[in-house]
This record gives sequence, structure tokens and C-alpha cells, in this order.
Amino acid sequence: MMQLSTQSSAARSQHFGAPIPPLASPPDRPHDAMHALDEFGSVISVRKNAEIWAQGDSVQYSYRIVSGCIRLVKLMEDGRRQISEFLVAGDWLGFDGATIQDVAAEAVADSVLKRYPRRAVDALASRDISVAQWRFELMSQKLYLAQEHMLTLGRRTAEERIAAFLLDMAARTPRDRSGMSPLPMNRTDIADYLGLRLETICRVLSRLKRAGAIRVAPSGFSIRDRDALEVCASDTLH
Amino acid sequence: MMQLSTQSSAARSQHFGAPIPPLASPPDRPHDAMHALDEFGSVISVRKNAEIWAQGDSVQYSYRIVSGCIRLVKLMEDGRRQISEFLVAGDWLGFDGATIQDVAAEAVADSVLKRYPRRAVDALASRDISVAQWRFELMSQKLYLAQEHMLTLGRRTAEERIAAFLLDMAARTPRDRSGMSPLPMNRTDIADYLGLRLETICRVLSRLKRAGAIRVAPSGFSIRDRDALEVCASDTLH
DNA sequence: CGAAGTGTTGAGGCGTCTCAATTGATGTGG
DNA sequence: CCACATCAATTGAGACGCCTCAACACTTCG
Repeated sequence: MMQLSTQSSAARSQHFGAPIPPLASPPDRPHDAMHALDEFGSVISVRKNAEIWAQGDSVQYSYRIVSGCIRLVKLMEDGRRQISEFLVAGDWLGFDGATIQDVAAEAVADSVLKRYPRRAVDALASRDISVAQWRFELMSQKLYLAQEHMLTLGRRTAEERIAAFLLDMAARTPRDRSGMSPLPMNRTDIADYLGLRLETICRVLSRLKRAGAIRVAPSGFSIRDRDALEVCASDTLH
Repeated sequence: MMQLSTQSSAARSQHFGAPIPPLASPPDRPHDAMHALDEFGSVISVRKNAEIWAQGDSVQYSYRIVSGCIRLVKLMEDGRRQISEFLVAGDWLGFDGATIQDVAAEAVADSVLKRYPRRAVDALASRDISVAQWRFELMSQKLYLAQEHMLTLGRRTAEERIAAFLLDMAARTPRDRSGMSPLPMNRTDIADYLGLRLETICRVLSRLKRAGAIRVAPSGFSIRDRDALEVCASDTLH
């Protein structure tokens, strides 16, 4: 680091997007200090496609997902849509420091959330330094994921995006008894997350199915040939 | 907010990507508490294309840009490159909570930075709650920008990306006496930021120039017809 | 069983990419 | 200060990946 007059071509050939552990202490695992938050929490249920908050709402609550799946959605006037993140059981949302929501949150499927008044979270964070630290690391983690996703949206092919997406979803959610990972979102959602069209999602899924890499059922999938899928998702393509 | 059983089609037509003020107190304006950091800072200079840190480095310092321009770069094994952010004078970098850098930082042009040991920043943040708060809002701001950029990479056309990029750069940097905004990065960098190829950047710039929307000179540009450029950049296209 | 939503597949079009040639800018040494 | 080398920017022609539009199959639920 800190070399003067390095050539850009040299800089290009140093380190790659290798699996770097994002954080020393992943904020997915709730910090002990967050237990203090529990006393302010209330459980709410949202139905499929319900809006938890809209773009432009003032920020009132932070949430933790107990079960289900949530999408964060940015919308353009002409209907173009970008999903910046899918959130599943155990994930936190609405913890950023803005006073106005700049991305809507909607339920992909019927979901149960734990809801914490924002005031209480803020008060706790300004009283307890470890809560502030935890919240900060949570944001860092989100930023890391966002940077990774920018690479996906800017530079990966449709096949790479979808293969990586399936591997990611399989890793984040538990399989049922028959080895199936849930896939609660529909093709349009996947398309709006990966910057593609739903027909492209279909076509690539069919191709992966035909190649024997995956098995697809309504609202679920399983990985039959992980190596093949990882080759598709890999940086090393072409 | 918090409506049960909203239809997804209904959710689609509520609020748009209107210019929402990202944060109540923008962290670009250094918080008073950050003055406490100054005593730990040292000034360093980096040459064009020098690496400030590499992907995979352990995190040692945080920085503030005094002058120049920095790019944050994610690299794939086969050379594909995504620039997640350009940083200019006044911007902060390296404040996230990771212990390992997952995005490299390189100088786009000769630059001067103020450098703060990470230990000192962390110590200050755990001692002074307002520093922790400031650092948290800085991360929130970055996440907001990342979400905006994901929409750009996933859903906007080449012309929209480039028009919006020019408007953004013009807003973030001061014009010289002849009304020119600097454009320190080359076409490849712009392409890797916008998820396009350098030839596409050239073609669209030429088209905007021919349409009388902009003027382009080596290492600078000026906006001749802001309205036309905003129409190109707008959500309202098509 | 029918209706409405969701997923799949095909044919053709378009926007961006690829490859290649040329022009223009920058820097160096004679 | 000019000739040359090097690198960045521009422009063109053709290819390709993903999109668009459209038809049809499947799933879910009244």
C-alpha cells in the first residue's frame, strides 16, 4: 500500500475479488448489546406485497426479520425498478441514519418482523457505545454488499448473475427436508434485482436446469451440481 | 407505510426517485467533533495512478481528500473492473468498519490527502459519541449513493448514465475561471464507473456535444444546455 | 371449472460491445 | 522548438447479448 507512481496496469494485477471475510465480527449475529433493544420491540405481521414503508416516508422504525422475505425497492417514474437488496430471516433493516426513506421496503412473501421505534434505537446508540459500534458495522456490511452488487450489475453476464444469486440464496436460507432452498420472490423480482428482464431469468434458469446444475420447482430450487454453478458464477469466466 | 395487503401494482405507483435530501445533516460538511481528529492527521501526497491501498490490505488509515481525485476499484480476475465511487476534495474515505479492504483505492490524478490512523479514529469514536454518530451518518450517506448507483447500473441507458454523471461531477467540483468543470478521470475510468465501454462513453459524449448540450476539452467540460442534459439524465425518459 | 396471475419459450430487433483504424494529446530527447 | 514515441480519444463496421413483443403452459385459488 501507499506506493507512489504505480502504473495503473500494475495496480490492475494485484488482488482480485477473492472471498474476503467482510467483517471480523459479522453483524448478522446479533450483538449482545442488541438484547437491550428487545424491550422496545413489538412483533408485526405483513402480508405478501404489503409495503412496510414507501420511498419518501419519514423514518419511524427499525426492523428485524423473524420470518419471510423483504425487498428494498427503488422506483423510476416510468416504472423501471431496481431492487437493491433481498432480506431474509435474521436480517436487519431500517437502521441507516437518514430521516427520510430513499428506498421502499415491501414484503416478498407473508412475513413477521420485530419492530423497534427509531427513537429508542437512537437513544440506545447514544447511551451505549457498543450499540453504536454494532450499528456502524451493520452499515459497513451493507455497503460491502452494495459494492459487490455494483460489480454484478456493471460487469457480469446474465448467467454469472443468476448462478451467483442462486448460490447466495442457498447459503442464506435453510433447506427443507427434501433439500430444497426456498425462492420466495418471483421472476420479476429476481430480474429487478439483477438488472435483467424476467424472460432472461427464465431462459437462463432453463439452461442451468437442462445442464443439470440445478433443479427448479414452484417456490424452491436445489443445487444438483455446485461445481458447475460455481464455474458459471465465477470471476474466471471467458 | 405499514399497510397490510397492498397490491404490488399499487405499491409501484406511490413515490418515485425524486430528489430526496439524503440526510438531515450531510456528513460532507465536517462535523465539529471531527476537529478532534485533526491532531492525529498527517498530510500525504500520491501520484496519478498510485495505489492508496489494495484489495485485501488490512485497514490502517482513514483519509480525507485535500485535493485531487480518488477512485474505489473492484477488480475481477479476467480484468473486468467496476469503480464504485469517485472521490474529490472534501470527501472522506476508508471510514468503514471492515478490517480488510475489499475495494482498492487509487489516485485518478495527483492528489493530496489527510491521513488518520485507524486506531485513533476508532478510539475517538468510542470516546466521543458525536464522532461515532458522524461516522455512522457518513456510512449511511455512502449507502444511499450506492443504492442510487445500483439503479443507474441496473436500469438506466448509456445516455442517462452519462448525462447524470456529468451533472453530478459539475455539482461536486468548482468551475475554473472559464466556466469549465474538471474531468480528471479518463474515458476508461468513466466507463468502469458507469458499467459501459470507453467507446460508448466517447460516442455519447460526441452526441451530446453535437446536440449542443455540453462542451468538452482535454481534462474538462462545461454544460451549455443544462435543461437538455437534465432531460437526458431524467427518470422521465421514454 | 374458470379466471387471473406467474412462468416458459420463440422470433426478431436494438443497444451496446468488439475489433480495428485514425486522429489528437502529451512528453522526451536531440 | 521540432521529430518522434506513447498513450488517450474518436469514429466506423459488424457481431452479439439481452430486450421486446407475443403466444402459450402452468399454478393457484375462488
